[in-house]
Amino acid sequence: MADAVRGKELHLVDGEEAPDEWASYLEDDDVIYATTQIFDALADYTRFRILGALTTSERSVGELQRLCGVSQSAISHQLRLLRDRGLVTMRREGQRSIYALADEHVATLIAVGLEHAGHWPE
Amino acid sequence: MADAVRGKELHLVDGEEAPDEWASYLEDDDVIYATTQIFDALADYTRFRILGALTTSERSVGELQRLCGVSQSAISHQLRLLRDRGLVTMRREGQRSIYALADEHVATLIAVGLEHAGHWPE
DNA sequence: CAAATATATGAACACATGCTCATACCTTTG
DNA sequence: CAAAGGTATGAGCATGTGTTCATATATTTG
Repeated sequence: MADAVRGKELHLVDGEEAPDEWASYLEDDDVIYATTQIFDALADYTRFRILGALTTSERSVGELQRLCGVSQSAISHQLRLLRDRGLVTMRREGQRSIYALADEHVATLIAVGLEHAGHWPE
Repeated sequence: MADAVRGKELHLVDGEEAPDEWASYLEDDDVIYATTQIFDALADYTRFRILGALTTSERSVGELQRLCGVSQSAISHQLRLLRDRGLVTMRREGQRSIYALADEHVATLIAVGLEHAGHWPE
């Protein structure tokens, strides 16, 4: 959906902590699209509850099913999406699949969103 | 800004606020729903570009139309949604409607999202 | 008031989304 | 290997969503 790479050098230096110029990302369609995909993953009630449950610890599909109160199939489908979007990782452990948040970015977004919704005007 | 937001105590920079226990919000269905509604507002390409444009300054519908490259009607419909969700405010100025971000929460979410998408693994 | 400019809104439509159902797959155990 | 527990996936369906089109409303100007 987003255009192919545009010539802009948004990552000035790979190695070091260039100041995070988030404003410059607003000119990069690919970054914008990627951002909406992440927000979209967080925008569904079931998915958000799954991710919320994973902030505490990694969990199996069965655990998530119980915690979120939806069918096994529904959980599995949503986990598939979250995995495809890169928000969670999965590993096998015997018969079970254990899911975990992919990195701290996800927890940060959840925290910021929750906190701001908790204080939201009106 | 994003660094100030990472971790659990998100507003300590401001001074006096009690530590924000975002984890407790995970038990409040209303807060969860409100959060998903905010993320949902940020999850559409057009809406995100509108909000992104508003991080620079307030703008009229016509400006947003040019900046986002979609029809006047589409912009107007999306602005309606953003207004209903409380992410933007509007004021009349002559024939024009001037829209602005409702508060810093919105800019923060955009910044965090963009920054993390920019660094997203893969 | 008529015309022009700027924005808003309802209806309709094409497409996306999230669920269920049925079933297949994978792993351990007997 | 068969059976059972645990998970994944495709199809189908009902509902939601973003856009366009046509038209309505609002505001300034002649």
